[in-house]
Order: sequence, then structure tokens, then C-alpha cells
Amino acid sequence: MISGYVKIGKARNSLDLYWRMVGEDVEPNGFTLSSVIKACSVLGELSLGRGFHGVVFRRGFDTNNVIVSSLIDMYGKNKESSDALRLFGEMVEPDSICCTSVISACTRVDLYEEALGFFYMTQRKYRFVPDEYTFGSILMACGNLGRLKQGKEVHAKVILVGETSNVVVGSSLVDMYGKCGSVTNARLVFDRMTRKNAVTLSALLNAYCQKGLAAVRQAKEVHCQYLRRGGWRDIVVESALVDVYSKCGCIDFAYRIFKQMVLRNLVTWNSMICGLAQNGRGMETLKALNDMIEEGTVPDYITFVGVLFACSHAGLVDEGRKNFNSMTEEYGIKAGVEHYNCMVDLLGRAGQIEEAESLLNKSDVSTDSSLWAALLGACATSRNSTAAERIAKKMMELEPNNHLSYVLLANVYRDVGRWSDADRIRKLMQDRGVKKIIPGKSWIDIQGSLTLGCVYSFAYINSKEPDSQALANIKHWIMNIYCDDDMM
DNA sequence: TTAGGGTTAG
Repeated sequence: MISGYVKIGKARNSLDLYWRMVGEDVEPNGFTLSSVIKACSVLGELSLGRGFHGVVFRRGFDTNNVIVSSLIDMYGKNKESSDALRLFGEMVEPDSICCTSVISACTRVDLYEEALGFFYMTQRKYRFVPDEYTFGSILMACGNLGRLKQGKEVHAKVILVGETSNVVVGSSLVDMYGKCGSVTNARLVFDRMTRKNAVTLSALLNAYCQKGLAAVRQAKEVHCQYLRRGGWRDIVVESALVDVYSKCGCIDFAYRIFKQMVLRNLVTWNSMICGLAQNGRGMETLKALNDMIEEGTVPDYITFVGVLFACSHAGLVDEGRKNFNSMTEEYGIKAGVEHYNCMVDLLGRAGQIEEAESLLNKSDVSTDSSLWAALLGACATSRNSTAAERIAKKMMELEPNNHLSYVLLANVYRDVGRWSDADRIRKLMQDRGVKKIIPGKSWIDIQGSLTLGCVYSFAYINSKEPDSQALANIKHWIMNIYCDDDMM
């Protein structure tokens, strides 16, 4: 009965029943224990699970692999990967299921390198034959590390042990190829799959998302397959559709899908909000934020990246300030580099250099030179040479070999007619041996046609989240273009 | 008679 409850998803009932059983002095056996431990992993009951671990030990069940695997899994699902690993290490005769449980314990907490290392170690030591469960986690690790070569080796193993028809393995392969940037292979695996599910479709859509601006036709194709299936709605597929259409610039189309959705969660809202923001729909982004809150979904870190990005690009200074404050004060979200980047951009463009400067000085990210570079760029526009001197000095302290602080400061001096100061900075740069970094150029795919672009912009377009490095790169690139003819 | 591990979206 106890295991029956766990099986039908009523884990809480199984625990209640366990306590009744103990109350009536009935001794739990191995079956009881493995079932209640599983209930603990499902319910996230870590301390209770630890208690059962003690019971397992006291009753001498610690050599029972089924029970130990349930414990490893319980620790893994509760994000205690080191406990899971330790337990495996204590096993007398570990088996492949316990090995897979450890691997998934690692991938669950983003320890992909460790997951792969553990996989190869156990392969060598115990010669376990990986099965469909192992492949799922291993491919996830390869994908998240962007290891195409390793992923292909695992794919070969999948074929070797004959697991190609499994829908989970297939979906994991599609996802791995997509994350490694090999859209062709992702599509190839997808087309060869006889059974597909919502996960397969989302994985392929995500692969198209990584491809950037040229994916709209393929996305529509997947969308049609989804619609043809009919009868079922899937929140992950639909959120991925909102995301991919937004990224392709088809923002109205994305919005239509979004409006037609029966269920929306935090990710769905964020896809829509970030999509609107990136497509220059400032006011609509703010309205979406209001709707989200009204519908009872609490905004998070990513929501505000979208909102502040929208404010900065639409020049909505007051709204930007208001939302930045509400993010920290009302929602208790600690502002990150992305948020500060938007604020510097917003305030800088509005000429509020001092306000942006004091915001950065008060922040935890005041040592991030890319933020100061952005602010220095804003000084150039507003021709504020006093602030520029101060900010350039700060930047030179943080990154003495970055040519941008010299170039931008000299530009500001020149713009306000301080020619001798401009020459002085140029000379200082030469004396210190600071070299200008020439950005690499490459072909990028924009709306299906190849354009000579810049590797930095390519990295930006392809990054799932515009992280601080990507933003720094794009700023670097833009500044280099602006500085090229002007100064050096 | 009853017990263990896997994949997707911002």
C-alpha cells in the first residue's frame, strides 16, 4: 500500500501510512523503506530522508542496492550531490543504477563536468553498460558543456547498445546537438525519430533559438507539427515558441501564441517580456509586467532584466528608476550586472551621469570595468569632461591595459576642445604600451543571408542570456567602431 | 505481492 501510494503520486499518503504502521509496532522491511525514501525525494523531505538513512543503517539494509540507490536519488533530488557521491563510495558492490543516480545528482546541480568524469571513471572501473537512463543524463551534461565531440561519442554508444528508438534518449540527443550549436544534427536525429513528444519538440525549437535570426522557417515547421498533433497543450513547447518567434523578430506572432495559451508560468511571462523588450516594444513590456503581476505571477531576476532593458531602449527614465527600486525593495531581488548595465545605459543616455556613477559606486558590481566603460561612453555623448576624467581614472585602475578608457577620455577632451589634454592621454597610452584590441570579424547569418559581422555580436546573439561578458563584448565592439575613425 | 536511475522552455 505504501509503495502503491508513491507510484500513483500520493507520496504524502505513503508517509502518513508509514507513521501509522510504526505506531502499531509493525516493523518496516526493505520494501517499506525504499518506498518511503522515494516519497522523501519526491516531496523534498531532506531531513526526514536523512532520518530514514539512519534507519537503513541501523537495520543493516546498507548493503541492499535498491535501498541505497533510493537514498542516493533522495540526496540527488534534494540537491545534496556530495552526499549522493559519498554514499556511492561506501558501497561494497555498486551497480549501474546507483551510478546513474549519482550522475543525475550531479547534473541536477549543474555539476556537468563532475557528471562526465564520474561516468568515465565508473565505465573504466566497473564496465557498466550504459542504458537509456544513463544516456539521458550524460547527453544533458555534454550539451550543457557544449562538448560536441564528446556528445557524438555518446551518440555512437547509443547506436552501439541499440537505444536509438527511445524517445527520451532521442530528445536528449536533439537537445545535446542543439546546445552544441549543431542544428543540422539536431534536425537529423529529430527526423529519424519514430516517436516524438513535447520534450522532443521543445528541444528542437531551442536548437533553432540558438541559431539566432535565421530560424523562423524551421520554427514554423515545428509549430505546424505541434498543431497537427492537436488535442494537447504543452506549456514548455508554447513558451519555447514564444521565445523563438520573439528572437526571430516575429513579435506579434509570438504575442498571439502567448495570448492563446491556457496556462502561463514564470518562464512563459519572461519569454514574452524579454521578447517585447528586445523588439523595442517599451510600453508593451511594461504593460506585460503589470498583467503578469495582476495574474499572480511573481516577477524574478530575468523579468527585470527584460523590463529594464526595455526602459533603457525606449528612454523611459522614470519607469526605469521605478522598476529598479521596486525590484530590490518590493521583490527583494539583488540587482546583477545585467540590471546595472541597463541602468547605466538608461541614465547615461539621459545625461544623468552622476546618478549612474553613484548607483555603480554603491553597488556590489563596482569592480566590473565593462559597466564603467559603458558609462564613459555616455560621457562622450553628453560631453561631460569632468565626469569623464573621474570615470576614466576609475577604469584605468580596474583595467590598466584596456585601451577604451584612454580612447574614450581622449574623445571627450577633443569634443569639448581640450586638444592638449587629448594629446596628453594619447601619449600616455603610447607610453604605457597599451594596445588597441582589434575585434575579430566573421560571417554571421542575418535573416538567411550572410553578412560580414563581428564575432562579438555573434556571441551576443547566440548567448541564451545576455550575460555580463556578452554585453561587455558587444559594447567593446560598438566602441571600437565608433573610435576607429575618430581617434586612433 | 510490494522496492531503485533519464530528456525540454525565459
